[in-house]
Amino acid sequence: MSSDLRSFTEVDRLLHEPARLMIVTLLAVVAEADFLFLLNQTGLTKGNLSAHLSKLEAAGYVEINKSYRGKIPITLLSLTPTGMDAFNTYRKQLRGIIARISD
Amino acid sequence: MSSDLRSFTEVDRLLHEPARLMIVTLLAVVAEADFLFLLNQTGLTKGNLSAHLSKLEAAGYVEINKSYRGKIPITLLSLTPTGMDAFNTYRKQLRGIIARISD
DNA sequence: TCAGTATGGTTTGCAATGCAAACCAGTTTG
DNA sequence: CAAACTGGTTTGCATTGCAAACCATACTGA
Repeated sequence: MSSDLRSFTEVDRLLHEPARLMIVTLLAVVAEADFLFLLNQTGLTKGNLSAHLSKLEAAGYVEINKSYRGKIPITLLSLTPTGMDAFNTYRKQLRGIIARISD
Repeated sequence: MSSDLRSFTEVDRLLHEPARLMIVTLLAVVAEADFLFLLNQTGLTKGNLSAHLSKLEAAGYVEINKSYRGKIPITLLSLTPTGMDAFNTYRKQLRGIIARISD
């Protein structure tokens, strides 16, 4: 157990939140998803999902694209390159944490 | 990537907080530590450390023992069995998350 | 002796968070 | 044309994480 536990606090708090990690993990795989797909996969409430997406958008991690599919509104979400980078960095950080708490 | 991302939200929020994870990780190793040791190792501010310890105590994860070393007050912290269990569970959960975001 | 500083913490103040309920605009159905 | 559904956003609120301020006691030096 190296004493540099302090690195724990460097973890990306935006992605450390489980709800947002779910979202980003999904977007990392599917490239593009609509709001309702995320809603179903994550089990979040709509309000909650909406709020998390806004936060991810504010951070530049996801792109929110509103349009219409026929007459019904549809919101398409995708991970930006910045978001993908952040996700990869977070994975690394988390593996570092695991390594330190697992000895 | 199994779609059971929802398990992400089951993670123990108390330990998911990096500051508290540092504390518990330390206590898991050293068995007993005083306040100032934790202060140095974690790099937290005193107020912060105090607050996190209170929270961990409220959850039954750590025991707080105040006494005197000579004439100066000393606060000894130790992980309870409950806390150790929670720590082990959290490790498992975190490994599960890692596995799901790493494919 | 008593002002100043150090030790070992706790309390306070505050902005930011996560969550669900309420809400809203538009669309389809009976 | 009222009711219910779709696809979300906004609101309200309790909880958090953080640092600064504070507090009690002990030691130090002039």
